[in-house]
Amino acid sequence: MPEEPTTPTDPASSTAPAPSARHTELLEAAYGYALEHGLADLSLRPLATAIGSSPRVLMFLFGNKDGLVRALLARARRDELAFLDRLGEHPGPGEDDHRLADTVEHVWSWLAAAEHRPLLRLWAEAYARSLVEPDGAWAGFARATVDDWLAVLASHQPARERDGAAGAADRTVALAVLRGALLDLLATDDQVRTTDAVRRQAALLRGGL
Amino acid sequence: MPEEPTTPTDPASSTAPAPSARHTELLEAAYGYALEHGLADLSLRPLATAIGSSPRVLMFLFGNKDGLVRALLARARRDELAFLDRLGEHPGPGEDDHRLADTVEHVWSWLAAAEHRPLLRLWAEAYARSLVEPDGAWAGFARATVDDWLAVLASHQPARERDGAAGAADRTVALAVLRGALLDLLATDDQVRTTDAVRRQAALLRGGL
DNA sequence: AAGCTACTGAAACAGTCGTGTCAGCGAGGG
DNA sequence: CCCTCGCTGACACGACTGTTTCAGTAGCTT
Repeated sequence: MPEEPTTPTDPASSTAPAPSARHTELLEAAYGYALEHGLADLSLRPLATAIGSSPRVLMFLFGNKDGLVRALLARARRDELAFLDRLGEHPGPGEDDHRLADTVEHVWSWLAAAEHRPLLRLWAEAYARSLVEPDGAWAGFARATVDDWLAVLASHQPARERDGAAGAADRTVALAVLRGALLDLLATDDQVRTTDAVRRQAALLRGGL
Repeated sequence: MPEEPTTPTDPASSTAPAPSARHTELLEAAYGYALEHGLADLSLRPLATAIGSSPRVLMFLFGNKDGLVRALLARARRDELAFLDRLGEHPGPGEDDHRLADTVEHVWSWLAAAEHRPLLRLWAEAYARSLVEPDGAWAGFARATVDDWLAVLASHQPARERDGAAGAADRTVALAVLRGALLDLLATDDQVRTTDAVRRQAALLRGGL
């Protein structure tokens, strides 16, 4: 009885034990479903019928519901990390004049894009939930994204501004304004005001030093 | 059969139809419960037993679960508005030199206080949920708090900076950095880094103009 | 042909959910 | 005394939850 691939936490090997075509296929379908329905009141039967499967199969492939949610969260995080990695490539070697201001404006153009709205709503939901309920499938999600973003922002700071408390404060304020403006945008859909605000902040960052 | 006080939407009268001592008493108890358990998986039976009541009574006093959640959300918003009102009193008449920077630092000292952590977690949860599920009990929560805060920040801007797109952008960036830093603080509990960031932002706001 | 692996369908399990029903309590006013 | 008003307990209803059991089926390997 093989039962349960469940993608465990690295069995000594470096790569995960082959997600199996069907696994990724259903994960992708479930991800699409989660993007428009949210994760809060996700339940197996409606999801399964929507993606043309059955609760039995989801249990088989993901172990249990927590496994499914964890897989969906990881899937969402992959989208986020994909963008961050593309961001991270940008700074060429030896160049020192990457200002946080440029990065902020660039990141904002991605955050504000209408096609990313579902992903970012899902992100907000997972973030908030992992604050309220630090155990279970959501554990550490908020913390993880903060670290991801701060790391990538650090790589976009000039080397001599990167270290020390001042550098950390600069990254933190850049991240804060991006996330705050994102929350605003998600609630009000006021793209011009929020974009003006981010541009204003970028101007402040360039001016003061 | 009197059944259902349910606090309807203003029956022509200005004030609500007397919340009844028991109503407010149980609401307060339920609010305390929600502050530590969150609203996501709130359910009547555990809540009722925890606060020494019964589902029957909660149904009687709040109509249904949505009514209860709405009442809890309104209760949380009252805490928020109480602070905003105290903030709003500050600017004396005729004074024009209230800079947003001062307000930002003052608000942050309230947001960062450890005793407000449960309220702010609840706030984040309600905010995110109202984004994903714009109907039902959560409807409009995110939008409402954005408007509340922007209004109060506007009252703290010098009169000649208040109007126009530039003024709106200033308020928006102030709100954004506060909320972004709050999200960071809730996730990482790193009070010194987030506070440094807010102070840095206040310095930027004062310096640039 | 046999056997193993990956996957699937149907049905049932026990539990929880919100809600409704029917009755009954104590207190205050006529 | 009785009758209404605000509140409450006990219980059951139907719907839905995650999960399990049992029984497969299709494909590849030996």
